[in-house]
This record gives sequence, C-alpha cells and structure tokens, in this order.
Amino acid sequence: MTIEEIAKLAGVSTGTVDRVLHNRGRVSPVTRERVLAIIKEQNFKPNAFARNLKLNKEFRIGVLLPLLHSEYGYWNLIYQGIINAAKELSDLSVKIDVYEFDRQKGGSCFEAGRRMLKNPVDALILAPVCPDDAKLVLAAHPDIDCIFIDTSMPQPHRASSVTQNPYKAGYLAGRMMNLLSPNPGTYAVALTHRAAYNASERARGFKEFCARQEGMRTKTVELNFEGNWGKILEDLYVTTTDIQGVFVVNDSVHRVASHINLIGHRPKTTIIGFDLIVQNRKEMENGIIDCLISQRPEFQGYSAVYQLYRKGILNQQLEKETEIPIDIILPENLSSTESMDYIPRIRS
Amino acid sequence: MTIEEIAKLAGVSTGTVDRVLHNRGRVSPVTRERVLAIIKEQNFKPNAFARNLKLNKEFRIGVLLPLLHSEYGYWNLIYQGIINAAKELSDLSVKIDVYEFDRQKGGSCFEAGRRMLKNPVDALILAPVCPDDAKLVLAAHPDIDCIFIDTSMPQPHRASSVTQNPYKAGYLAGRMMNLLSPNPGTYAVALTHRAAYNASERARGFKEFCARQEGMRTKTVELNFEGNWGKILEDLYVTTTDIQGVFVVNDSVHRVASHINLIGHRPKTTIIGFDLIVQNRKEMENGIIDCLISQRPEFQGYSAVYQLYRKGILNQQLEKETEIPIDIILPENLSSTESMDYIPRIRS
DNA sequence: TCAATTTGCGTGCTCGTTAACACACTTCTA
DNA sequence: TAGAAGTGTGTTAACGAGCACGCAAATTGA
Repeated sequence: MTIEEIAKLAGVSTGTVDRVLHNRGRVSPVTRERVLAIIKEQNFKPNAFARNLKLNKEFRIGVLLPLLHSEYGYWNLIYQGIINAAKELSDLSVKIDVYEFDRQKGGSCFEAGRRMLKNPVDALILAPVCPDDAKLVLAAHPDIDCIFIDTSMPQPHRASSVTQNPYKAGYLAGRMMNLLSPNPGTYAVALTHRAAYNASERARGFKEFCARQEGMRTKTVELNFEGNWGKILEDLYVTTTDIQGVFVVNDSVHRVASHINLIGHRPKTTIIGFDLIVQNRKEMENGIIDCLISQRPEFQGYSAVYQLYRKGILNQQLEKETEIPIDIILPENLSSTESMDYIPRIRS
Repeated sequence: MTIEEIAKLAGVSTGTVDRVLHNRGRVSPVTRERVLAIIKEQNFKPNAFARNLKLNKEFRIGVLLPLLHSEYGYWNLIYQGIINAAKELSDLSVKIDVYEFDRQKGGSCFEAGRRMLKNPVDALILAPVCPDDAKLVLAAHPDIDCIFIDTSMPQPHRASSVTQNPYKAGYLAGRMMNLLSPNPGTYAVALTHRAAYNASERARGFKEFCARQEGMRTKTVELNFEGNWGKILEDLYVTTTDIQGVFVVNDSVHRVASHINLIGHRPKTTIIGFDLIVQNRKEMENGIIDCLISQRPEFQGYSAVYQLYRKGILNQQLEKETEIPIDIILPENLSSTESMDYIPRIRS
C-alpha cells in the first residue's frame, strides 16, 4: 500500500492524501472522511524508509544526567546503555547530546537544561533527582517527549518513565539478608549523602521486611564519605554487638564492604548493596560482598533511547511506565551478567 | 555524507562509487582504491533509509520452534518475544514466518524446514533441540544467517546463538536450594521426558553444587507425565524420608509442586524450578513454589529477531554468542517481572 | 586487420513521501 | 464590483541509493 494507491482509490491526488495524513487542512470535510475511511480500510501506514529519507533530518535526544564520574559509576552504567542504543541507531539518524549536572548543587540541573536550549533537541531523557529543577527544565522545553530515568516524578502527559520500585527492591534485600544471615540480631542500614528518594524507599522496604520477621532488628547509620565514616562504622560494632549484616542502600557498598573487611568484621557480617558497577563486581568476586540488587541501569538507558526513537522516527506509541525487574545477583550468577547488563552489543 | 559527495571527491560518478561499494567489478584497480580511501577517510555509510526504500523488499525471518502449546508454555514465551519484536519492526519491513515441529518426533524439525523452502526466507531463528534435524535444515538453507535459541550446537560460521548456560543455572539453583532449605538431608532432582541437553546440564550443575556442601545428598527421579509420575513422587517420600527439597529441571515444576502439595508434603519441601510461565507464576503466588530460575525466554526471542534485523537491514554485525543472565525469582520480586519479561511493549 | 568482446565509466530512472507551488474557484471587504 | 484573501485540489521536484543501460576505449582472437 502506498500513498499513490490510496489516492487512486479515493479519486484524489497524493497531495490531498498527504494533507489528510498530516492534518494540514485545505481539504474539504467530505474528501477528508473518504480518504480516512480508505486509509483505515486498507490499514495503510506510510513507509518509514521513504518518510525518513524525505524528511532527512537528525533525531536529537537530549540527555540530562548527574555527573557521570561521581557516585562510583552508577550513572556511568546508565550512560553506557544510552551510548549503546545510540550506536545501534546511528544509522537511523538518532543523535545524543549529553549534559551533566551536579545533583548536590541546587540549580545545576536547570542550568544544564539551559545549555541544552542552544542546540535544540527533539526529545529528552532526564534523571529527575532534583525534582524542582527538572520541572523547570520541562517547562523550558515544551512540546517534546520526555522519559524519566532512575527516578520518576509527577508526570505531565508527554512524559513517561523507566524506573524500578525502590521499596520493593529494599524489601527483597531484606528477604535476601534474612536468607543469607538467618540468626537473630541486628541489621545495619547504611545511608549515604542526604536521603535521596530511592535510597530512603529502599531503607523503608528493608525495614518493613525485617519488622515482619521474628527477632530481627534494624539500625540506621548515616555514612558521609566526606566525613569520618570509617569511625562511625567502627563505633557501630562497639555499640551494637550483634550486627549480623549491613545493607547499603546504593552502589557505594564496595567502600563500606572493604572497610568492614579491613577492620576484621567481615566474617560475621553479611553485606548487601546495589548495582553491578565494576568495583562491586570485584568485591563480590573477592568474596567481600554477598549479594547485590541490580536495577539494570544500562538497560534503563538503552530502553529510554529506543522508546524515544520509536516514537520519534517510527511514530509508534510510548510506554507510559516501564517497571524494571529487581535482579538478585549472587556470586553464582555474577558471571552471567558480564559487562553490558544484558544488552547485546554491536562492535564499533 | 552521500554517495554523490564521495563521487565528487573521488572525481568519478555515483555509478562508480556504487560499483566499488558492492564489489560489482567494472572498476579499474586504481580508481577503486582511490574511492575506498575516501570512503574510509570520510567514514561513509550508505543511508539506511534510502537504501531500504530503493530495495523495497521484505526481510523475512523464518522461525522453527517446538510445538508452542506443548511443555506448559515455555516455547510460547519465546514466541511472544519474537512476535513483539516483529511488531515493533513491522514498519521496517521485517516479517516473521513461524513453523512448528514436534520435538519428540525425529524428522519433524527437518520436515518443518522443508515446508519453509516453499516461502524462502532471508534469515533463520532455530531452536536446535533436535541437533541432527537442525543440521539438515541449515544445509537446506545455505548462505543465510541463523540464530540458535534456547540451546546451542556446533556452529557454522554464519550462525550465532542466544542461550543461557544451563550448568551455571543448575549450580545457582543448588545455591538457592541450600539457602532456602539449609538443613542436612536429601534434595530430589526431577527430570521429565528423556534428558534434553539443558535439563541434564542443569541437573549436573545442581548436583555439583550439592556435592561441595557438607551433608547434602541428591537423588534423581524421572517423572514421565504420560506415566504414573504421581506414584513415583509418593514413593520417593516413602523410600527417602529426609527429602528437604525438590528441584525440577524445567518449566513443568508447577505440576510437580501442586502434586507435592496435594499429598501433604509441601510444608517440609522446598521447591525450585524454571521459568515464568503463567502456571508457575500462579503457584508461586499461591506459595507452592519457592524459587524460579528464569532464562528470559521472551528476551531470547526478542533479541534474536533484533539481531537479525540489524544484520539484514542495517548491515550491522551479529553478536557471536549472547549469554542470557540467570535470573532468580522469589515471591518478593515476582511482581516486578510481570507479563513481558522485561521487554517494553508497543500497543497494537 | 577488423569484428567481437571486455573494461571502465557515466546517465538516468526508480523506490514512497513530503512540501512547496500553481491554479481555479469561492467568499469576503471596501 | 473589483480586488484581496481564502479554499480545495493537482503537480512536481527533491531525498540517497541501486541498478539497468549506453557508450566509448581497450583488448582479444582468427
């Protein structure tokens, strides 16, 4: 089926069919209806190759992420997924513009959004870790599609999200903790930085699981890596003598784990944390981390790019909300998740 | 960069550049080298839209799978993944032809391959559960790319694979069994049908893990669902009084689990099996199955289609071997894997 | 040596869609 | 009522690559 065949069937020219297809007016209502009926009847869809050849323009996706080299590489994994998708789609005129911001500094995200205004983009991928800034960025880029990644936020109609439920993830971590270290005692919940949404929700899920179990207590500790966090950790073992395990609510678990190992408490402490960044992989291989929960950061980035591409280039629908499965990583299945988390790669 | 710009730079016509690009001869060696140098220097790649518009032909992927409605739906999950990818790619002229065969009947797979010869295909997705037949099918379809799914086999150069390591999966199942049911005793390993490759490797991995643990024994039982398998299961509990858990090496675990529940042994038996087919989801929700290992069948199918599409339409490279991660599913993360296993869907 | 073939290269049409343009006809507006 | 503005429709030139064809010039063969 081509536009020309549709035109013939409707007794009009291709120009008219085109005007109907793109709602460009200048068509009488009666002709319009006739053409629409035939399009529907023949289940016509414009040829994507011809369309994009004619349009002949890049599809630019703007990406706003926290500083990639901070926070032990979690954001870098997301970035890798985005880059990989972009590489696969480079033949289909998809381009990526990445803008980094400092999530600790208010306004930094907004400022990055302003930089983006200079090279206008057709769609947006946004980690709304600073919700207020994110709202402003969205306001500054009206009418383009946006996908939230890592965290969600109240969504305008044109946005959707790719996220994991952090409460469920924490709850599952509780279950794993209980499996790996079933003796009664205390589990420490280690928070870092000020509580980000994901972090606090994970802590909440974890505690809720523990609260439902007989004889399991939890104790929250705040570890500020700019401060004397080592001391706090050591004190914890002094003040609380029945520590059975430590749950770190983010990807910095490898730092906590190696310190616990250093001060000799590793043998009696089960350690659980998040995400398959290289440092965590290494510490799990070393036997210092028992279990990791993964939120598939690379897949999140990969999936976000593909969704925007399908909407922008192929005119397909956006998923409203994509829920990322909660992966359990033990030493026994670590090797099956090597390098890219689960995305087939192309060689460059 | 277009062919015309390349031509201008090389001081030749587009026809000559085209002949160089497609090795169609009729170009003097010296001109050829000059053009190639410029192509490389400019990093020129032909526009995928223009190319496919001109070629204007469907890319047909032939799919050979065991009977979809047998075996409790595992193959159906693979099928769903394939269908989903095909739906997303239908705008890019990818078409799927599915041929089913009976894996229990020798020659059935080959016969399906012969049916396929009538509507020639451009690429192949093949579950080589009958390796001899698979070899013949490949021989009958020379020169086209092929991806093995579910299981691999010795590969000709033009084939690649999307599979999970079944030994590692069984080994991990052993670990989970030991976590969920740590008391010394016997674990039953339930095989069904005659040992397929994946099944026997999973059993081997599981037993190997157990052999490395103190005080854990394993006992293999063969359950033939056409025979009196219920009786065999009941006898097992009579002859072996310390059964701690049952490991079913495939997706039929829900049948075994509900029978164990029926005969009253569920409370003291940990049950582990494979794959998120609907029946297994339900029995896990009912609390009858403790743990499932998933090999992401939907992703396998999805990924196979996408890889062939990238090779066939976009001229990108095929992955040689894609290793599927080994997923651990517990009741606590079951809901995060709902419906499609991890593939974003488009509405039809 | 000259006809027949081969080699090396350029030309031009085509794929389906888009969007600018042309043009006749109608409806306003002063 | 003339001119302007608006409406409904058809025509056509790209977009970039592929490929058939044409045509010299070079090479072959008897």
